[in-house]
Amino acid sequence: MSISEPTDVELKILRVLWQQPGATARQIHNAVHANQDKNYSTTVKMLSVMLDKGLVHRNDSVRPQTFTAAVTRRKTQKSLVSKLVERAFDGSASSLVMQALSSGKPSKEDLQEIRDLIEKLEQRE
Amino acid sequence: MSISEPTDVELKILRVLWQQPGATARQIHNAVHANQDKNYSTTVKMLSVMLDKGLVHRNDSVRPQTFTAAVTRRKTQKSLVSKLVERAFDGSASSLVMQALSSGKPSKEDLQEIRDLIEKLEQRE
DNA sequence: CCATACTAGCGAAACCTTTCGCTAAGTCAA
DNA sequence: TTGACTTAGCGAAAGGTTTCGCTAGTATGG
Repeated sequence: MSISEPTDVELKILRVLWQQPGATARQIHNAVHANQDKNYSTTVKMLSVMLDKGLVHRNDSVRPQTFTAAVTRRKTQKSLVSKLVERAFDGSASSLVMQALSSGKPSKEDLQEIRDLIEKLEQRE
Repeated sequence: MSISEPTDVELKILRVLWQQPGATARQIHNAVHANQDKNYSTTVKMLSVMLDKGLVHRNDSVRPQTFTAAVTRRKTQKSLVSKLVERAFDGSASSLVMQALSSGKPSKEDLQEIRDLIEKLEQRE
């Protein structure tokens, strides 16, 4: 009974909800389709699909209804990362790390943070 | 005119081709669907779809035809990583790195390699 | 209370990926 | 050359996601 991976649009909606829990369909719609002319009912439909999948919770006791994410940001990120590691990096998380580090432009602070984490990981042995 | 992101099955096929360039449809099929009873024509069809998308090259001058990847492993990985960083980590590559490092189980050698890379990145400033 | 605007729900269309069945073409041993 | 077998090509089915049109319900200002 695992929760399925969020699809593209679903992830966009989740990102809104992580940042703005208890948002209404309208608010979500505006955030996701900022300047595009997508139909509002598309968002409503997606929310109902996501409710069925267990990706969001809905509060019916207020009007308009409000939504919150049913999956945490951390868990979702983790699951997406392991899927990618599995699919494209032959299971090697550190290959992915190398790739991400060299293609992104991490700041000094980022690097320091990563360094600290590595140290902690090395202690763990 | 950018090359589209490989889908799930496409990625499986690419992984075979990266490791075994010039494989035949049959070889690819056997590698991808090792013990599953998927139909061979599925693989053939996927290869034709991928040819249309520009993801593979086909050598018609030999029989049976052979295939090679038209996209490099590195570039594909890079593009998948940036897509994920964009989609789920709000553009922060280092968040992804942190996530990957703490959920995977990197070996001492992995950590050393990453450490070296970080040092190189810090020099670059 | 009524008109207007917004919210909610649903089926189906549109679109994409993956699968397969069927047929044609090519290969090879006898 | 022929029969058996493998490869190649294609349309369409199957399955999933995203989109929309339409209808009904709900709130709200006048």
